[in-house]
Amino acid sequence: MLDIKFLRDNLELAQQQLATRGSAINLADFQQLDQRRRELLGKADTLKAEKNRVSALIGKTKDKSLVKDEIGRMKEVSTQIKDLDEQLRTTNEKLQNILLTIPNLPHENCPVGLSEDDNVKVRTWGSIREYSYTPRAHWDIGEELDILDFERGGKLTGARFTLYKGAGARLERALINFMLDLHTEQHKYVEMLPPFMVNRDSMTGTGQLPKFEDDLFHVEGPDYFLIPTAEVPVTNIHRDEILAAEQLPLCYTAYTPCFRKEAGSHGRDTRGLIRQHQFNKVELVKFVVPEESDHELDNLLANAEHVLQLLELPYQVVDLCTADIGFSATRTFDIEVWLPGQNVYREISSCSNFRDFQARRAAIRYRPEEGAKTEYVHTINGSGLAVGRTLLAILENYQQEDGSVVVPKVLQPYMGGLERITGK
RNA sequence: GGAGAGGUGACCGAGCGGUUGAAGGUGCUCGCCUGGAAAGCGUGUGUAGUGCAAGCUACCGAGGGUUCGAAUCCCUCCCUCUCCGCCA
Repeated sequence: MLDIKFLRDNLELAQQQLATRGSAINLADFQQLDQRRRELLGKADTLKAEKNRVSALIGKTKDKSLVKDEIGRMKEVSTQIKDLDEQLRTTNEKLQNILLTIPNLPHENCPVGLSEDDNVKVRTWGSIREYSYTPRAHWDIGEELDILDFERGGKLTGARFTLYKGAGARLERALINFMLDLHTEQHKYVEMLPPFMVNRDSMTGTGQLPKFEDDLFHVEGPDYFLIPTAEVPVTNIHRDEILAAEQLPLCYTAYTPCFRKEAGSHGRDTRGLIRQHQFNKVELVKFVVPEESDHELDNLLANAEHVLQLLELPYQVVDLCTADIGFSATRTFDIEVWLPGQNVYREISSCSNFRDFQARRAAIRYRPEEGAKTEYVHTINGSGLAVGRTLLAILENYQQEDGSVVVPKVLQPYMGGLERITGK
């Protein structure tokens, strides 16, 4: 959420900046509702002050017959207040609705662009292997080795669900443990294991609601949603809290499954593990002071890249342009891993600085110093990494001509010493 | 699922329907004391909205209601804890 005062005073500027994302804000409605809200608030507050003053007077008067008129008048005033409060409530609701659907302003260093074609490649890492044959796609490798079963995943649930088997299941688990160990032991993140369902307030706090409800799985019964990323529960850990400056930065990592409807991507990436309704992810989340957020995003990005470096998977880093960053983000770097089976780089991590956008929605504040006013923290997060995509990248990059897959060195201890997956 | 208890400020914990934004304590701030510290003494210490400002308003789990006036009374919901049952 943007600062309402900033918006009030800088509507033109905000509009220009939002335009670079390709989204417009409703200037007229916002201004009108904002003004109406303040008018109503002024009236209501004046009446409430009057009511409080006279009521105190009535309280002090022993002989109530002396204040009969006042009591009658206050009855009247109370009714007016109730009416104003009701108008205020609906006005506020409308205003909030507008505010909650305006995306974040892009970071001043975020490259301006019209589409994903304008994203800027920042660097590449690792060297791409040469193959003496045409590299196979992971779905073929997985099925041949009998470690991925797409057919039965579909039978059990439906499209975009996969059954992992034997060394495949173990590899997924090994990756989760490897990533968590790396981030906790070397990068000093604190591990969290949050609920996989959250309520509406949490989804609103990080920006999924109210705008993107169609992308979420909602459970029957209580008003809960399956999380689309650990970002949601982990960021909301500190919702409605005031943190001490000394606590910051807070760095958390969490493994969770993620559930996404993938509405609007019918027919895309229908084969394999790329786009699933349920996938595993290890997430990195930071709460930092505003001055540090740019720098901390770089660190978080480096932490995510470190995973790929240790796994020796080639990748590139891309600076997303204004048209391609997400609703809540000011700046986003994607890490794209090389997939020889498809001859492309594919996103495996997305690292973003949200500045105070989520913090304002979720009321996550801190006190810069003793006695100072509270300020919103900046939140940062990124995948470290998407586990399913990491697994498929390993299958494709470590495939051998005989159909087997070599297990990356760093994962072998997590695989009971297994050096190569050879199938049956 | 059944029975009971409770949700108040950073924390603990009072609170008769009216001068309670909220006693008291802990913690923390600053000052005194001290060679220095501890102890002790004094002082200050909520969040947010709105207004040029003085100020005003709101908030004692959430939402309704009664009343001139509600942290205090009534209703609904949520959450926590204890016991019983069931269960991974």
